[in-house]
Amino acid sequence: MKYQAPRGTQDILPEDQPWWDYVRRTAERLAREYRYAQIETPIFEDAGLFTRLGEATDVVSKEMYIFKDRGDQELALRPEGTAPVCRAYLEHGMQNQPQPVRLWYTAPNFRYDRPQAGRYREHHQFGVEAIGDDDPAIDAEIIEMLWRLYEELGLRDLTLHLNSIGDQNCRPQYLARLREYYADKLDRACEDCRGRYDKNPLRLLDCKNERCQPIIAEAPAFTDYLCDACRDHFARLRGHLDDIGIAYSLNPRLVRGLDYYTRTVFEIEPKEAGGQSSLGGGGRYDGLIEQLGGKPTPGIGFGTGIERIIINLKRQEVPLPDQPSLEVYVAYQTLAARSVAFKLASDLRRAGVSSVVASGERSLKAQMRHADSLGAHRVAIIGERELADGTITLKDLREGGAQTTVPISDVLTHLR
RNA sequence: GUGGGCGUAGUGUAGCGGUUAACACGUCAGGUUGUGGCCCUGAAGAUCGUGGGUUCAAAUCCCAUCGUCCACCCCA
Repeated sequence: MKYQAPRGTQDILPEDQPWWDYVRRTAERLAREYRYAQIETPIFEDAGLFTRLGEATDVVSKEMYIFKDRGDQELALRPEGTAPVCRAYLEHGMQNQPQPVRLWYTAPNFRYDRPQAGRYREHHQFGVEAIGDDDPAIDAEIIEMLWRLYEELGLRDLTLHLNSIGDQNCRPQYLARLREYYADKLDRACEDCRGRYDKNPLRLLDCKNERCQPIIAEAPAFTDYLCDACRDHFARLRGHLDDIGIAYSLNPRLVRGLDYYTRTVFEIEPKEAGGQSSLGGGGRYDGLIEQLGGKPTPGIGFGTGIERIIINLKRQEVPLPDQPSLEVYVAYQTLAARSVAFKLASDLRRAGVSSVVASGERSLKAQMRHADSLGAHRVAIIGERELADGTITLKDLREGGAQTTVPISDVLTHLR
């Protein structure tokens, strides 16, 4: 085989579209319910938009698709959704709209990673951002929306992990405390963690290496070192979640993959998690807009992977809503009837009735088989008699094959 | 980026050194004179992922490469 889809990418075939459709429709419906407005940003951006945000993160430093265009511009295929939306917020002066600005999108993301189940080089995310308001009620709203999405879709046994990782005020103190704690334990930690200790100490907390687990278990939790403002923010967020009955699990080890997060971080995963556990997550990024050259502006959002949602829907055997079937298959018996059949199908479609005409020169029997395998509800048959009489025979493939012959002009009323 | 499993018609599999690579599903065509779903018959469809090598002989052994799956890493 000469060509195939590039590594880590996949064709979304017709048989999978109902799943995609189900997820996208549910997400859009929810976004509208919460009055979020849709936004679409380019599939590639100036590479700097991402590189300046996350030198220390793998997503940016190791997994970005970077290329130069013919004009020598350094561009990157979008690795994540938040930065482009913030760029658009600034570029279009959205700070002049009522705050917060609530936005949603579904878009492909690209990461040059080694593919495995649930992890692809191109994957799709439904994401939501609320920019310009630091009220913890917005945090709760965002978390609720993500939770509701899974709920509406019919996913069960999910856990919401929640944490706060402070802000510029309290993070330095906490990191100092964390380093202090780790200082005499580094020789027992894994190699990666020795690097993290200097470069990105917060990441010490989500190390998966077994030898680090006992150290992490005893490590100081950020939530015990939050400044007053962050502590209050976090407490109010939890209060809101309690009010609307959303259960969460406080997880002091949750830190997230992008470095721009502040205060609230959250992640939702299925109980029986495999290698690629996280279904979606997000957090607050109160410093991001400023980093991109705007005035200090708070923001919060989530992203959730559509492929992973679908994997879990299938695994949990969530039933899909019924798919509309072909309403009328138009069969004809002689070549003379062909043009009448063709026109009938055309007229039916214009009246909003899905229909397909038989093609080629198959026998009536073959056409019937064809109609059946297409899942047609009814067959309209135009044989010699019908052609002579100006009628058609309607056969219902479902109700035991009952059929009637009616004037062709009355077809629509009989389809009802 | 690291380690491992796998790669045979559209799909799922069998064959694992020796004549025309098999089966199921699917597709297409038939099963007498205008009709589906079951059944029967037939046909099309595979340079056995690709490229090298070993051998008188390779889908079967070896190497490389690409892809895929799993674990790690990371993350959605």
